[in-house]
Formats: sequence, C-alpha cells, structure tokens
Amino acid sequence: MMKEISNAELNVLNVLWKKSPISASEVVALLTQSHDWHEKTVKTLLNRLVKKQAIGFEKQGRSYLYHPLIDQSDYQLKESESFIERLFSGRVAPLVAGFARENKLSAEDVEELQQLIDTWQEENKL
Amino acid sequence: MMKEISNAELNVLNVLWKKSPISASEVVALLTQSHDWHEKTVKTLLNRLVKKQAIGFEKQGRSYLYHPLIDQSDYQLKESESFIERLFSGRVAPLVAGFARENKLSAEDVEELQQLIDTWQEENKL
DNA sequence: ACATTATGATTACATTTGTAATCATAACTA
DNA sequence: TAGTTATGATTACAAATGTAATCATAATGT
Repeated sequence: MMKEISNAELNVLNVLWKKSPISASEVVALLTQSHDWHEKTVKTLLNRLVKKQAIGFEKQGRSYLYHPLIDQSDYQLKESESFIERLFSGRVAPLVAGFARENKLSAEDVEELQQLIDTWQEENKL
Repeated sequence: MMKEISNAELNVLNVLWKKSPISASEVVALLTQSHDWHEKTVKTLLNRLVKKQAIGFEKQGRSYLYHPLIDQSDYQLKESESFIERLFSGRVAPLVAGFARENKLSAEDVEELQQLIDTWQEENKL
C-alpha cells in the first residue's frame, strides 16, 4: 500500500517526473527557485519519498541519482478520483463548470475536451 | 485568511452543505454510518471547524444548530484550482482525459461538458 | 431533589507534515 | 596529509491531523 504523499513532497516528485534520473543538487537548484526552500528541506523531502517508496536512486559516486518509482498517470488518476469524490460526489463535470465560469479554460483545453467527448460518443452511443 | 480544512473535517462540512442548519447529533448519525467514526470524533471536527470559522452555530436550548459559513462553490473552485495546478500544471483537460480513459464519465457528465463547450465557443469564438 | 444523561469544552496523544539543523563521512583542495 | 566541503543520514521541533477520552454542566427522568 502506497503511503500518502504530502503536498511538499509532491513538488519534488513533480520535478522527477519532468526529468529523471536527476541529482539531489539539481532538484535543489530547481526547487529553491520556484519555492523558497532551504537545501536541507529538499533533502528531507527526497529522503521521505525514498522511505515511502515513491522514488528510488542509484549511487553515482558520492551522490545519488533519483528517479520516480510511481507512475505519474497512475498517481494523477487515483488522486483525481478521490478529489472528485470528496468535493463533487464523484462527478467531474461540475469541476469543469467551475473552471469555465471563471474563464480558466484555454482553447487547447476546450479542443481536447471536445475530442474526448467525440470519442466517448463513438464508443458509447451506437 | 481561511485556515485549511482537513480531509476529515471536509466530510463534516459536506454534510452541512447538504443540510443545514443541523444538530450535532444528526451530523453524528449521518457520519457514523458512512464512516466508522466515534461520536466524540465528530464533535471534535465540528469544534475545529467552528474555530476555523468554516461553520457557525446558534444555540438551540441545550444543543447547537450548525451551519456552513463558507460557500461550497467558492471552496470547490479554490480547491479545484490548486489541485489542478499541483497535479496537472493548471490544465483541466488531462484530468478529464483520465476519467474518460477509465470509463468514469457518465452520460450526464458528457452532456454537461458538451453544453459547457458550446457555451464557451459562443462566448469566445466570434 | 437527585441520579442519569446528553452536549459542548477541554485535554490527550500518536502520527504526519513543514521546515530545517546537526552528524558522519567520503572526496577534494591546498 | 590535514582542513574544508559536499552529501546523505539522523535528529529536531512546532503545528496540524486523526481519533478519541475526560470534564463541566444543563436538561431530563423518576
């Protein structure tokens, strides 16, 4: 069973999903910019993620090269489902409606959504 | 500034959003069914929500009648945005795509989404 | 009126989380 | 070769969280 990943930890994981394998120092470099984090903080998060088996590493001389152990899509899906369940009783459309209402939808989003709908119709209508 | 609402607390808030004003005992009745919570636990959560000013109450004799102080739509929107930001770099379509892939979209969802898209096109195309 | 009960308030306590500082050690530098 | 440094491991510590138990008190039943 996968231990929960905290918010702070997720930022680290997001970096590894973008690029991996990657050294701690590089992660630190990236994260101390976006967030106002101390190097030690990032190291702690890397450590916790290793303990939670969310990431792994291979020794590279004195330092490590880290890489994700969990799949981003899997994680996204699982979290999305639980989020939608908790906040919207399981229905996804109301979330999108909120975004639409606040003009948070990009043309790209809309196009992609239309594509999804079309495909869904194909598969489910007949 | 609104204090964060924890996961456990959200369940209580969800009950109040469905029905309010509502007595503690009724909340307890509802929640000890869905979740396996002790009465004392629910009381604690009500208390914490009051402290966080997420809910309020008016005395009703010996007991209180609770009601939400924060708007569900506001909360949903704010949380959705931060969730989508953290997990999908701000784009909502990929979340929906995940649901589609896993057949988690209902016909209702699809119809509603189509409606949203149409409206969006109207407003943004010309 | 008194014991019992229901209810909110207060206290409890282990775990997780955010945010580091310190420690041990291997590597590099002068 | 000895001091300095970089790096992961260990330790720290307050706040938040999950999950209640205990306390004080007002209401209620008998």
